Amino acid sequence: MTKMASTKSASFALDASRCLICSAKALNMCGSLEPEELSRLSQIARCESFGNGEALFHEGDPAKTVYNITDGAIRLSTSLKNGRRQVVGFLFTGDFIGFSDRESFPWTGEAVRGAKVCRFSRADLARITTEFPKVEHRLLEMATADIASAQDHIVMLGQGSAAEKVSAFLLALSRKSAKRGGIENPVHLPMTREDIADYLGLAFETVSRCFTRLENEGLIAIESTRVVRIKDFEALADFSDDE
Amino acid sequence: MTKMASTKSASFALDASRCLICSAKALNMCGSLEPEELSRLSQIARCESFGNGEALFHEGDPAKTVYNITDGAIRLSTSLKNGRRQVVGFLFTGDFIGFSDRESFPWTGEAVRGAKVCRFSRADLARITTEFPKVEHRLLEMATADIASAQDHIVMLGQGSAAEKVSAFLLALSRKSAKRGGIENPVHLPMTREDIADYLGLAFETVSRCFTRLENEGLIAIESTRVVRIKDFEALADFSDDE
DNA sequence: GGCTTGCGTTGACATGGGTCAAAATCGGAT
DNA sequence: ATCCGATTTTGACCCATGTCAACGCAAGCC
Repeated sequence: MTKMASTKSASFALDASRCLICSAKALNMCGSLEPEELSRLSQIARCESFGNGEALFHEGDPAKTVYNITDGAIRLSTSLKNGRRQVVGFLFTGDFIGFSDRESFPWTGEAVRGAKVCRFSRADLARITTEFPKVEHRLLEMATADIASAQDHIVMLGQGSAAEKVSAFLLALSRKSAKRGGIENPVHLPMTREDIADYLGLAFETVSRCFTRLENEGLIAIESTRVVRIKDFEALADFSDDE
Repeated sequence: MTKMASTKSASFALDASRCLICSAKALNMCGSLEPEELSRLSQIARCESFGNGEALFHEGDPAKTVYNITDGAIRLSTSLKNGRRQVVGFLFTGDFIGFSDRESFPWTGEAVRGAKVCRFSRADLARITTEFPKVEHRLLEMATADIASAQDHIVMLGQGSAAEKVSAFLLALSRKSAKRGGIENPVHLPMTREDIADYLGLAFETVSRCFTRLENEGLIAIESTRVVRIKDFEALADFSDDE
């Protein structure tokens, strides 16, 4: 609840070369552009760093900016009147924040253990998309992936026991990591048990108990609090929608 | 589970005039086009009708087509190994089905009490979008709305009691109906209690009990099983995330 | 009309997971 | 290395909701 920033955020303009060597380029919307087009894009981008728990924006802030995540992880969440919090998504390198038609941000976006982003003004991006239909095409692809990811989240939330949800969550994290070129197996969890709980609609104690139980049953090994090795993908997958 | 079709599906080609007078035009992707462009679109569209419970496509079918809903309601769902079902969304007039990058449909799409759609082949649509960037722009807007709707669903599923979920569901249906030009208040529910339960991650008995309870507390009036009048929007909204 | 069939409601009961509480462990700061 | 607050784990208890079961009701059909 009361997260504090361990690092101050920094912001600086980009030069064209920085875009060219950006490791997240292939994953996000910039990947569709030629070098000379990329330099147009770099002129409107600002690079920012955020420390542990630091907010990029708050629920209700005017949504004048959009972000490409270039490193780390971001948590999108909303707090409800009853004091509880729903984590709507975890976003990683290559993901885009800003698919929304609303005037203000519907979620709070916070760095989970440090993150780097490229920030654009929405108006600048609109100009880019009309100039380069390729970018709009790429954005539609990314929005489509977002829809798939949200729908997977829905299935995770709606069905099954707490242990099923946690299993499905671990498998999804592993898959996502592999998809962006990271390691598949020892799954790294940048977020706390409470974050996971608020993502899955559970109490954090329940999430903790599920980890312990999955370890006792030999499906996973908790190498450290934030590193989990999946010992039996098959069984975990069966478990995740079969119990 | 074993829904049966009360009407046979029919399919026929469109002529340009039918597109021109289509009442759903303003809501879906066709709305961005000029009359002469619309006639290009009408050449690749086929109009289809589906009866009560009839499937447009099944989970796993090759996803070679996309749909514009022109009338009625469609239920997207998946069945899990444990025999349970998750309803991923209800789609209404003006909604688009086909934001997916996968080879095969991840969901089964079925008509809820009858529906009409315009069907396009994915390949034809891809040609249209490259020819008319306006259509791609409009599709991105619609995908953005889809993301917002999926995220609302996530918040509904993750947080709160059964009664909170049902309240939020009723309010969302009412809002959606108003948004597409329908009536806001006596909310019409084309779907069964079981459909609602599978959408909200509840047992259908629980949904039924919540309706009864909300009526007893004076927040709604059940005019008939499928028609609910909201008597106190304010209280229902407070209830929906406050209890 | 009376039957059939699917859908909805209500009741009784069991249990998974929320809540409260306390101890254990981790990790950053000095 | 030590300390201190944050996070995680574990335990005990209880309630909301799932499950099982019976019944009511409305629509369609003969």
